[in-house]
Amino acid sequence: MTETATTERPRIRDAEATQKRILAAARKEFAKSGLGGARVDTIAQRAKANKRMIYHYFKSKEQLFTRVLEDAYADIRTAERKLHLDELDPETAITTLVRFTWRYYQANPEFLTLVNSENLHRARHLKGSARMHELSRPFVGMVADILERGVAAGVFRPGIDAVQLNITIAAIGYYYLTNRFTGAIVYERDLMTKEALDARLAFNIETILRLLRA
Amino acid sequence: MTETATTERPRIRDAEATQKRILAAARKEFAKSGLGGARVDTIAQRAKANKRMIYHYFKSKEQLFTRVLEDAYADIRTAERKLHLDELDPETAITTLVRFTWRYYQANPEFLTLVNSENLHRARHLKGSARMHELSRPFVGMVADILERGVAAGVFRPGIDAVQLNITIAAIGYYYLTNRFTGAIVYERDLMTKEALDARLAFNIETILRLLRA
DNA sequence: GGCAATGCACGTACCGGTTAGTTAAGTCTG
DNA sequence: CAGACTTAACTAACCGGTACGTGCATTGCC
Repeated sequence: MTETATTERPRIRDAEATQKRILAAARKEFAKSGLGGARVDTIAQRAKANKRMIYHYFKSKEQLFTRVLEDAYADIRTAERKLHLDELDPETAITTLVRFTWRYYQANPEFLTLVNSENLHRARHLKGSARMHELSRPFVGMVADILERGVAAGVFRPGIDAVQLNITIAAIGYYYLTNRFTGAIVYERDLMTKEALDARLAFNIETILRLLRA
Repeated sequence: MTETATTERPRIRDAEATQKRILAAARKEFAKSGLGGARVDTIAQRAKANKRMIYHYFKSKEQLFTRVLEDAYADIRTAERKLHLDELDPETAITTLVRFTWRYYQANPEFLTLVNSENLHRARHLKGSARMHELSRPFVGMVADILERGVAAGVFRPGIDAVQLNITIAAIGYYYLTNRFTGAIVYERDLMTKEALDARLAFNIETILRLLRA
């Protein structure tokens, strides 16, 4: 990203700033209504931009959606890198990852609905995105490393697939949060109180550690 | 349901049959495109019914969606009841439930996308549905029973919340399947081969048993 | 001055929902 | 039990609103 000098006078015409506003508004709108339900006019309004700008910079609603998705994945992967899991002992690293994933999903609920939307469309917007592979590979490799280190240290049992583990860590947080509305009905319980959220995190950490421990 | 006598000549005008065709077509269309992306005209066409019939029987697109959702939950709960988990020993019962859930989601992928769609809309269609509570309560109670029996028999550790367990069993299957498209990109692996699916089921059973065992 | 950034206003297609009317199937009556 | 009557199932055509996308004019910035 370019630096945001504090002394910079606000330009009336600022391509970059406009694009950012459009992307932020689009993320909100797509997250709220899905691809089919999202309205380009609403995005333009919320971005304080003219609809013409959206088509100028992003060509189509679908290409805008693609860009929003890629950015969303880039954001979470960037945040994960900042955890420096490779510097932690295996058990702490995994616990940190479970806790981080949980908190990230809570702080960024749009990520969850965006991913859901993209999967409804069979990931056709991200299919073939080189950027996605660049983002994912280091992350998956990192978790595989933690596992290996854990096995070598004798704290984790051998033979666990890093991909299965990754999916499971995501699943137990993701499902609870995206399906919290139907969940509240099925289980007749408020799943979003502080106590409920804390209990779920503890449960998830327990689930993963029991899965891994030798 | 009324009996379907084999000798019955197909009536030209058959309210019940038409409603069923509409519901089946609607489930498909809503599952494929979400509430916002679904087209009432498409549903009418696929149901071989006039669009007017949809409004006659279901009042609105949203009420049709509500009905489709309720029916989907009724279907899975009915299938679960047929497992007679109360007649199995605790460990077998849980394993059976994990396996059933996994297979049901695979055989009925529309259920997953419908639930996702409803959660995108914060469950406003199912909120206050008495039918949903009637369906859910026995199911949740059943799993709680299995847990209790397992603790009494000394095979499960005490203190596990039945709701957390239920959510986790659903999560580890559900997430893998709904997010299989972005998953294939992130993990650069086909998640839907027979081998991959078998491996996931085994992993999920292991995850749950390790979570429960004393 | 030249070009990128922006705004206006419109086209065209579509979409949820409705109006007005038709026809099949039961049902009442003599 | 035949034929008039009633009701419910069904259809075609349409409407008002809205959605994505664009042509073209304008304006700020280097």
